[in-house]
Amino acid sequence: MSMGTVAEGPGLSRERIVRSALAFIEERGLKELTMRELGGSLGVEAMSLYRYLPSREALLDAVVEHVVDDLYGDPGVLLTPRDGWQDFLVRLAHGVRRIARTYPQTFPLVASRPPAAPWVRPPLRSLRWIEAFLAALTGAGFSDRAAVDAYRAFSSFLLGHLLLEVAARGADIAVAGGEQALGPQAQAQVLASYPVLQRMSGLMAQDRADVEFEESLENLLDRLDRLVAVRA
Amino acid sequence: MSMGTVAEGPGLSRERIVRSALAFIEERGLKELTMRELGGSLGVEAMSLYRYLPSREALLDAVVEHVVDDLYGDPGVLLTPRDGWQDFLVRLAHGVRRIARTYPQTFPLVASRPPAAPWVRPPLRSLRWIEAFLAALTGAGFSDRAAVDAYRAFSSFLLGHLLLEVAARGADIAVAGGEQALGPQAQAQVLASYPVLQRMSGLMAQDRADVEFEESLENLLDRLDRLVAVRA
DNA sequence: ACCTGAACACCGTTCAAGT
DNA sequence: ACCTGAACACCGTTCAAGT
Repeated sequence: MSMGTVAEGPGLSRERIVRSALAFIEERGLKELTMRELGGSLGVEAMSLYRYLPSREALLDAVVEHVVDDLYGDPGVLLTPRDGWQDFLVRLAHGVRRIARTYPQTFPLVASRPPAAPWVRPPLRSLRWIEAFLAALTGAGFSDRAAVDAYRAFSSFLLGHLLLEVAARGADIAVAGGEQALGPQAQAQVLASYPVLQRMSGLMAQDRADVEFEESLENLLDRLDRLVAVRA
Repeated sequence: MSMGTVAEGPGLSRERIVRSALAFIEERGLKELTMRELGGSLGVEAMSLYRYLPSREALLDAVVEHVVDDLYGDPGVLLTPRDGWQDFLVRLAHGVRRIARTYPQTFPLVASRPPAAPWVRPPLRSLRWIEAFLAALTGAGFSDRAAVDAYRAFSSFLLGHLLLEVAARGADIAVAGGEQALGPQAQAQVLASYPVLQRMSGLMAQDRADVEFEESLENLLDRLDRLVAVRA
């Protein structure tokens, strides 16, 4: 019975397995997460996990749900508007962005796991949050139609921006970690065929994730404002 | 030697393998695509594929590249602007959307495969198109800074919208195909706890992909228009 | 030159068996 | 009740061997 660096804790539980899986994905990536490895990190054989979760797929769903649940614990996010719908949406957007940045390896999973219903749109994929979203906007004067449109626009905005932000961040790390990606001289070689790109490669490499997100969010809010029928 | 429905054609080639893989993914999904199955569909053993591609990962990269290359063959898309940068972007956006809708099973791969450089943003992930994009906008009076910002905003817009459009479409099919997803009465049961959502579930189920895309695109163009320093 | 058989080192998952 | 050993049906990939 080894007593190494593994967390052998006080017996298994669904909760403990899911948390371990999340930590594992963030540390070593989704591809490395196998039932045997995860079991090992919990001081247990792979087969034991099946007492608590019916399959690896179900485990991944549980991880996604666990991550999304972090929104409820975020004190910056409101379940119901306090200072108007715009403030509500800004807080919600920042909360989701915090999740993406906290779990960069897992966020793509939040985005890509098939949702419960076809009209559920990642990353806002919990019914409670969809309900909160629609209630907030209709309560603020949006028609039902406008609230639904807003939900969709908001989802697209979050998904596009956060997926790319997380990918850019991950790519930097992957390159450092030595995936593939061309070496500096090979890259210069390639760029020689693309003069405009070459001139702008410095600008292209700059990280502007913060202003990008804020300005796009503000633009979205302006756009949604034009959908509201009634104002205060 | 069986002569079934398989395409036994005139010997293998990298091209033929990649096209088969693409067709396979669209017909049976990414998960089903194994080297053995793909080999089988080509009338060959799995090991033969390794003469043409070093790994399954490389095969997926090649499939993505092949799909993205469809943009060059699209007569609606311009490599260089003719009627202004807005027309150029509209055509480009529609071209990418056509790709997403033609290869709905493959498009998520276009979005998620690690790009060649960290500043390459899916789905516009070929250097030639990035070059064309930046050249078009700077040629139309955008500063380098503004052109780069536009590239990023355009990428986020396309990724968010098309990923969700393709997912919604796929979810409808997956439900028909009998994945999981709750039955109608189970769904009603769940919705009982979410009155607003319940009231709007009809609206939520409506397909508005076309207008959604067009309106968001128009909004993006308006926003980019404010970035242009010089006008004609 | 091009394809294959056999094998290696893995997977997820099942189930009878142990404690 | 909770965990494991052994096994099944797969994977991707390598390589010596066939034609």
